[in-house]
Amino acid sequence: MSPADRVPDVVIGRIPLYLRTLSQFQAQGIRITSSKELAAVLGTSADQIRKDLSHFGGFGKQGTGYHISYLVGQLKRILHADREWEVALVGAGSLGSALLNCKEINRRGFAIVAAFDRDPTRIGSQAGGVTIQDGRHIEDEIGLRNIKLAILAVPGPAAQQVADTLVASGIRGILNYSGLALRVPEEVMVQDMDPAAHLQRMTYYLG
Amino acid sequence: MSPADRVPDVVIGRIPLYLRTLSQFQAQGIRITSSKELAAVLGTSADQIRKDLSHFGGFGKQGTGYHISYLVGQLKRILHADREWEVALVGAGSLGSALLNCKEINRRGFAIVAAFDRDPTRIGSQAGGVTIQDGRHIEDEIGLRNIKLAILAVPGPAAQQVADTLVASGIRGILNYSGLALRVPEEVMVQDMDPAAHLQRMTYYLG
DNA sequence: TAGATTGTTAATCGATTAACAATC
DNA sequence: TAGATTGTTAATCGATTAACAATC
Repeated sequence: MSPADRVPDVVIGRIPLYLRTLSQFQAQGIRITSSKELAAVLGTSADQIRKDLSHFGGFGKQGTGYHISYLVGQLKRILHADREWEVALVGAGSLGSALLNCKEINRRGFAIVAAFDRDPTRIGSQAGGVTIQDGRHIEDEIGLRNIKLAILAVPGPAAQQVADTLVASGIRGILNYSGLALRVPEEVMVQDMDPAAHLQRMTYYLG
Repeated sequence: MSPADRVPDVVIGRIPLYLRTLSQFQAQGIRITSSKELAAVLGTSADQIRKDLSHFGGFGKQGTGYHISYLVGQLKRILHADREWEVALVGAGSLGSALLNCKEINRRGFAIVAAFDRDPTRIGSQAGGVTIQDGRHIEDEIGLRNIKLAILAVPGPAAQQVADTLVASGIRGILNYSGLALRVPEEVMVQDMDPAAHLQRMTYYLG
């Protein structure tokens, strides 16, 4: 398929997982792989992997498979992961701080460059190389720096209000750790990181 | 549709989100809602909500809508969220500790009743009402208590080895915060909570 | 060359959307 | 009753799976 047609979102959701596993292969010193091998590790099918990749072009060689370093480069390009993305964090409690100090997020191309909280005892303190700012400065700071991604790590009730502020600031994607459903305009993306919801998805299958 | 046929997993994934929003309605004092109203808040369609619910039976009244307290009760029953699930946590670093102290997880029916780490400075300390145990006791403790769910919050390289231990202990579902792809047997479920992967899913759509 | 594996086309399967009769 | 909304059936749409020619 040609690279120009619209790629289903479900496919977009799988590309980061392919990239993640390919990077693990790379770290293990593996240089070449096949859709079959990748599928075995990921628990999907080789057919699906080849079909997914074909939305963007041909990256392999018949009879051989894929050069991992090349494919990793291409997938990064596709996901726009070939540059560093600035991210704002709202909520510098224990969860927010853990994310601030998470090296893995950084290694994968994201830099948390601004952090906010409304608790005066936290404002002004340092964590993960940034200074926690007063939540009142969210709109100024995000607007000024033109930040497009935010991590929402405030607990419960305040989440919607903060989300509104983030949207007003120009944020286009929210990683939502609040455990609440957020109402946002259609053009703003939300990825829910809700432990209870994900656990419930599994308890359905357990007696 | 009759309650007995196989329900698609994509539907199961949405039920916790319906439940979550209905609970929010409840907290706001709203007692009755409709598929239309719910869809507006969730950003989906009324058709889809009704179709999803119909897999399990009929919970509403024509012309009226749904009694929220009744529907909440039914969805909890369907997800087996009408009882408390014991959860094991492996990795009591900053992220693991944040989860241990997360009240929201508890309110939604999950109790982290055992926590493990391999760092001697953490072993024996208290957090969120449990004592951090030596990781060597994972298999004994989980087997003994018959725990079926685990949260994996160890960083990078150790994750696969811990996952193997969890599987051997009888764990059936893993909430995976490690940021690595896990290889598990088919009968074990994994939910990936990988911030970088979820952010990349959004950066695809941003220039 | 022979074997392996890709990228793509065709066939199947499944999910979403639309429509509507039933009924509160 | 009239208006509203459900649960379900039918129609459409889209994704997955299967198959295979191309070719390394």
